[in-house]
Amino acid sequence: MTEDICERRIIHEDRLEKARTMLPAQEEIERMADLFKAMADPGRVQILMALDVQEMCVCDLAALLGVSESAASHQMRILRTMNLVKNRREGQVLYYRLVDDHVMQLVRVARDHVSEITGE
Amino acid sequence: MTEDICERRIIHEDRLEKARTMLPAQEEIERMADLFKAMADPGRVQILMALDVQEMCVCDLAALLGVSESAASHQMRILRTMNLVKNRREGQVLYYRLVDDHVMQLVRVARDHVSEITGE
DNA sequence: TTAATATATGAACATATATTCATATAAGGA
DNA sequence: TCCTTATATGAATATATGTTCATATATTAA
Repeated sequence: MTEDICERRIIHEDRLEKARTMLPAQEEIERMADLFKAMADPGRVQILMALDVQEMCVCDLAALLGVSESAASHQMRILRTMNLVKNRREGQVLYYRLVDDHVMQLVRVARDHVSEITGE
Repeated sequence: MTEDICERRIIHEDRLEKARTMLPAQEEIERMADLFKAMADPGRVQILMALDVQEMCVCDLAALLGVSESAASHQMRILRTMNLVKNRREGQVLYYRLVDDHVMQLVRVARDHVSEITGE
């Protein structure tokens, strides 16, 4: 029995090494994927773009998306957990806003990309 | 019977209007979400970062991720369909590369965000 | 304290997604 | 032409995700 478990041919060993040394830790990669995952839903993209303009409560966001407040709240939990938004309480109402400008930078680049691809 | 189907209270009518007029068309929103969806997987983030450095074939990418070539090919189809990568044939080998700089802009911002969040 | 409002959350279900396996296509060599 | 290599793709399955419904928590008013 051989030690060589994976018998896959590797065409470009050098490129593999280069990629391996240059890539960040698996944990960092996963967090980046999680960030994109948090933005990988039309409803959440809408929410983020709306929150760039003004703070809004769960109730407003539910109306904006045309979904139940429970559904909106679940969406906000994802965005909160992934550190895209934070909130501020004023009485019974929670006002959500974006945590920082990174979120809108991502939205802007995505929008540019989409326009460019579909435009030509 | 009333015309008012949705009896949800709306706390901030003005904010809703503002958000509605300012948001892009639903189709554009969906394409943006699709773009983020394409990047919402650790394997695909790795692939994109590797392709920023050099072109690579499916075989290399499969080895890099430690998955089957079939799985890697499926991933590449997603990235191709979403217009994140393109390829060039050289004999039997297909070399993949990024379509433009938007992809790396997204990766960079995501990485900055993640570092900032986890760092503090 | 009791009731009402705003939001959060857990469980369940329906849909979406990723991987595997088998097979198909495309190019090059014998 | 037949065989091999590199990649693509369809079907099936397992896991993940989003919504709904019921319920819980937090704040305010009565």
